[in-house]
Amino acid sequence: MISALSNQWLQALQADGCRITRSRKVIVDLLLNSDRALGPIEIYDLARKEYPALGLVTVYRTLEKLEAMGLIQRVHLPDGCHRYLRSTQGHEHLLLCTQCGKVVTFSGDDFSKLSDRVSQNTGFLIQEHWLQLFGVCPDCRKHL
Amino acid sequence: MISALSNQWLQALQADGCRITRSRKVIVDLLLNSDRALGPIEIYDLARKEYPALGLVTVYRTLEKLEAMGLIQRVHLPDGCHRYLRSTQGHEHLLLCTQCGKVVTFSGDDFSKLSDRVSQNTGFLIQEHWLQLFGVCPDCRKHL
DNA sequence: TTTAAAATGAAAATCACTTTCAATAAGGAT
DNA sequence: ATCCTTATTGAAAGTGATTTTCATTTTAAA
Repeated sequence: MISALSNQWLQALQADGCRITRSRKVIVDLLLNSDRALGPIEIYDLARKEYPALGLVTVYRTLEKLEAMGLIQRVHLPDGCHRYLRSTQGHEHLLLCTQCGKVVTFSGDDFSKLSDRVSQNTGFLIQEHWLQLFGVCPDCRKHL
Repeated sequence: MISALSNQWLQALQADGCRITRSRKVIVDLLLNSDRALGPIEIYDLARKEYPALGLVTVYRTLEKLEAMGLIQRVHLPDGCHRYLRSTQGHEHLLLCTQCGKVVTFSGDDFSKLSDRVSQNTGFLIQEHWLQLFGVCPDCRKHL
């Protein structure tokens, strides 16, 4: 099943001078439809159910390209640091389930006050911030 | 130069049943006096200037122990995910210089409001949060 | 179709980290 | 100070993830 968004990504790749291949279709589709951040090996294993000839190297190369294009973003978790998630529009923060890995985004509070305060106290020029919340999602709460 | 704090850490190690060794002295001293988060290899290279016989394995083992004791904490950066920094008392957030890596901590705003709001909207049970700011420190601002 | 360039997978190489193990060193007991 | 138990050590081998190389295949534009 190739969704509309999937086509959008593939077209974006094409517009960037890339070719549309079966490998890329499968990987894009996985990332687009996952509600969790996925690691390279995880993607490799899942994708091969759909397309067994896929090579791990291609997974790495595709992730690199998709990240460079801003379609996916790398997520840092307490355990793995190389998980990938489809990017959100605008600046969204992440809420991750520590049980199943599900990711939900939420739009941030206004950090300008905090940012100003810290900037004044430290003399830093503040450029960016990361905010991640960790917790247990509704489904996992039931089973725990 | 062995600082007072350095002795404090070494005594804490000893109280935990560890022995005070040259390797540990050198590594503790580095971590205690660094204003940046250091990675294992970085520590290995720096420490060998002081004590060339040091092995990389010992660095890993010492970091593991210091982290388990809560004397140092692991920090995730956009590039490296295995950097270590001396722990702060209480819950402090991090402000990192994107040029030189210097780390400054600041005590957080109260996140309970945000936490409650997100919890209500998502149904998640929220356990923890990470907040990191990135910017340019006063020294690096001069040269840029 | 043809064709040039991009993309591929297999294999080898590299890198960070862990495990194993025999030798060494710390520090309490003497 | 010296002995002795045990923690600690570094070298080397092992592991697992990621990257590089390269000959082959595939894409898509001509």
